[in-house]
Amino acid sequence: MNFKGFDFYNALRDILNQIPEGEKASIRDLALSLGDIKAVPTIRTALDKEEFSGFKEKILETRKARGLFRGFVTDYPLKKLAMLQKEMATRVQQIDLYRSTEFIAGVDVSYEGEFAYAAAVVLNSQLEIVDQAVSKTRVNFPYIPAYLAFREAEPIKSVVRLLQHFDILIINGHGVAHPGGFGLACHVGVELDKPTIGVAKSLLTGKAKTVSGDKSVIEHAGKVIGSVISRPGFKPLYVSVGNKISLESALSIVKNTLLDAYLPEPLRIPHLLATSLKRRDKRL
DNA sequence: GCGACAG
DNA sequence: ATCTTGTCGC
Repeated sequence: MNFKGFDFYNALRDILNQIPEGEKASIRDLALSLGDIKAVPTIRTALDKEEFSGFKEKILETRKARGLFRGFVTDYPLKKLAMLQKEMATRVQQIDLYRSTEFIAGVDVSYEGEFAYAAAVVLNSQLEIVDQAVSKTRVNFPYIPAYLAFREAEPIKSVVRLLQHFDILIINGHGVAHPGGFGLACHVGVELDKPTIGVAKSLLTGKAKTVSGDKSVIEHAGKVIGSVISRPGFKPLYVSVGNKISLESALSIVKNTLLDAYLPEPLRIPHLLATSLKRRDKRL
């Protein structure tokens, strides 16, 4: 399967079209046919969209009903994507492979319907903006926990390639602190072959554990997969390796870009840029 | 077995 | 992420 061009909605439509006339299927079975039960809420939302309104009477919320159609022919695409992540995870390098940390870039993405508005900046060591870019792309994949990269990696790459130069890229989301060890920051980092750091606002995998007075980490299956930044007045931030950097360096770089705001500057600025771009585009 | 679940 | 006014807190 070619995951780069994978269109979730086409896959869902293909499954829905398999339900024979007059028969019904449960959302749970649709999700399982797509390869992951975690897609249930996503499918429920998608079915409310105009383009799927014609399938409404074929769907049942309750999976208890008798005679539900279950004969789906499928290659379980989400399961394949999850396997792909585990394979790709072997290509993540959790060591410092860069010459300089002078130019730190950051990206964020904002959404409006089927469009993704991405913004990126490059900051120098004084946290001054030395470069920036924006992009607007179409998305064909919804948000599903653990599959964020299949929604957001392309918008991110489309804007990052507009930047002139940067040493490290900070991304809004997890790196190796992911069920398959291959979160969005790893995905982008491996595909671009660049040092990347994942910074997330909540946990996906693992739990926070205090290891000393002021230091806490993300631990999973007895291993440290990330670090936690706790500051008074702010919710914690979760840092993990994306690619070509050590956790220690990732943590120190993120800390160096923190001002008196919730997000580090390389993420806060793109967040504002992407949001305002989206709003402006919406008005015009 | 049940629940949780980046943006 | 997004839909959204007033409102709690520094």
